[in-house]
Amino acid sequence: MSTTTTTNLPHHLKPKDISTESTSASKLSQKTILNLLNTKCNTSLQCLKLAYCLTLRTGHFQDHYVAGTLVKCYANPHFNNFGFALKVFDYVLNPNVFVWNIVIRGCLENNEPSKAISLYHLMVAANSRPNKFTYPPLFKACTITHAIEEGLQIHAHVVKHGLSRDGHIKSAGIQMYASFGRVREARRMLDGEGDSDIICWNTMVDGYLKCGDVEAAKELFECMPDKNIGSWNAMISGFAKCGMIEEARKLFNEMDKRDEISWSAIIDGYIKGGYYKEALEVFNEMQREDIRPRKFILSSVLAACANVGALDQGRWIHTYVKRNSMRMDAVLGTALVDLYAKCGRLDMAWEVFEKMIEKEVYTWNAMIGGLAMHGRAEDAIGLFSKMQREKLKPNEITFVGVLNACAHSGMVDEGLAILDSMKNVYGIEPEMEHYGCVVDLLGRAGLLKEAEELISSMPMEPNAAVLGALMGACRIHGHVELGERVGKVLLELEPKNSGRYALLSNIYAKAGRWDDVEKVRRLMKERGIKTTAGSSMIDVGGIVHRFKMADSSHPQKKEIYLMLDRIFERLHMEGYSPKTSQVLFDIKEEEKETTLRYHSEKLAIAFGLLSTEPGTAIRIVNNLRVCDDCHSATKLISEVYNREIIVRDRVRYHHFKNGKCSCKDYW
DNA sequence: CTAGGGTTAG
Repeated sequence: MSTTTTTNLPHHLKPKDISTESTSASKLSQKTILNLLNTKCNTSLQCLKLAYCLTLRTGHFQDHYVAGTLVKCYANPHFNNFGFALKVFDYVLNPNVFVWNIVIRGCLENNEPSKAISLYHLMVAANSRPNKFTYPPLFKACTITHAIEEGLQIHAHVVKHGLSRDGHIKSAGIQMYASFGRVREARRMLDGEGDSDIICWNTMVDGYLKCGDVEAAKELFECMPDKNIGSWNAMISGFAKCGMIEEARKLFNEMDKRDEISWSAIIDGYIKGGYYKEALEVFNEMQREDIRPRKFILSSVLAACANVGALDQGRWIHTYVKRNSMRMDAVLGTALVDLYAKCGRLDMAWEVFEKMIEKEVYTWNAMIGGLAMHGRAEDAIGLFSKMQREKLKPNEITFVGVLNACAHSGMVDEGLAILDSMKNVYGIEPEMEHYGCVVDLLGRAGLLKEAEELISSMPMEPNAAVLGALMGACRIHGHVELGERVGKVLLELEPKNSGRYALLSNIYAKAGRWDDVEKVRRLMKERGIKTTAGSSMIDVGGIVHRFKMADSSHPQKKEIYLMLDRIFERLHMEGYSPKTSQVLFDIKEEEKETTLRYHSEKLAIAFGLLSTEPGTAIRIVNNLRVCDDCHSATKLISEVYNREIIVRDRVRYHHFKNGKCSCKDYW
């Protein structure tokens, strides 16, 4: 190793920076400096700077081992100083393979995959011979940047250097090929010379599943000479991603030992597939097995809770977070705000929101969206202004929330002004979704003509959602002709969406055009479209109960139906009359009334009245929009039984209290 | 020579 000489110095140092050799620093050994770099310098940038100076003063910078370690420390993503790491690397004269490897890996860890590839080219040009440490990060870089040509070339280099036996390289290569959709090349690597171990097999299993080749994955999984927990987990998450949740569950059940990844794979699979109730059941099972959930699982479970209205479960998680003093970061906090807002507890949502320190735009969006769902337009707009006072830039989603708020309370002028300001003030081009909100706003307010005009002034062709909003307005205001016109377009645009058929036949039914109702029904049958069954969920004591129309699967069905009859006796005394125009088919009036009586929402309310203490609020989550009849019946129930009833439908909330609803019958 | 969290979740 060379001692300090001025000729060997990094070129940015002037000779006068270098003190004479008499300092004690020069006596520091290589070992001491390395020790310093590998301990304190990993956490303290100040120490690192000091160490850097020391290496320069003592001449140890010329030692590749020291220089490489120095680059590695500066490349620590936690310091956010990768630019300087590259600078330090530049000062290294004739870097050896060790230093090259470190800097290439550093690029990857600092989200600069293309830089990794270009540095590799420099390395090759500099005639530094790569070793087995060089390639895994390069394959990864190609995977991230989807650089197929580069990937193939790098693979060729691996072969040329005789490194294709290495397991680390193999698994990175397999992963790369699979990400390109080239499972055959991936498999060739797996079966090639050298040791393929469990991790390589697991990577291949994962690759097959990511490419949708379930059969190949199954076969490999079956015939692998050895398996570890990762093999099972790869199959489970892969099945879940392919939408094969039952298969995933089957494997999950067969496992004898499960880790956190197994649990979160299956829970997430359920959530992604929309099986929120099942996700929560598995989460509870996980608790019983004493697995300590960490933040990621908790955030996704909170999303499931929010979707089914499992307030108690969500609250439990909130307590768990506090009790374990987990950091309330933006993701977790936003999930809680969303949970409370979606469960009808704006007060709690607000409390969490206020206390949060790390708010991000999407946190504000969740709160604004929550207020919008509850029809609290003024508050939503107020928060929108506050957000700007705090110098936060609203994004597209923010405007969806604000415009929705306007739509839900009929604030036409405000909504139009906001749409206008998007482009003129915030420089955000309104997208289809924003126009959809405003079409909805105008349509609900009965301004059908204006809504149509807005659609034709849009810079893009209206999609099904926009037309759906217009058609919804036609239903509310009884515009049969326009509704029919839009409906026909919509049925061709989205022939598989049962909701569109329901809406059209609803428009006809309202106008008494039963022949046309029948036609729509026949069309659905011909096309094999099934109506989405309405269902209502209610959370009682932490357990979510789900009811369908005229459901008879609940263990307490007898009591529930008895209760329902009693409820209607009392409602009739209060002057209730069923809104039979809600029923789509031309059947006798009495039959219509029975159909209405067993709507899932009413079953859930009856169950709620039966199984909760008098005076407590009842919370219901509907998968569809509330119907007119359920709306007026629920208003009356809230008065007669003196209960607050909070119903969430597909797009908004209804707070029923003392015979009134928070939506002021505008929905 | 020194260095790899090489697979599976979010």
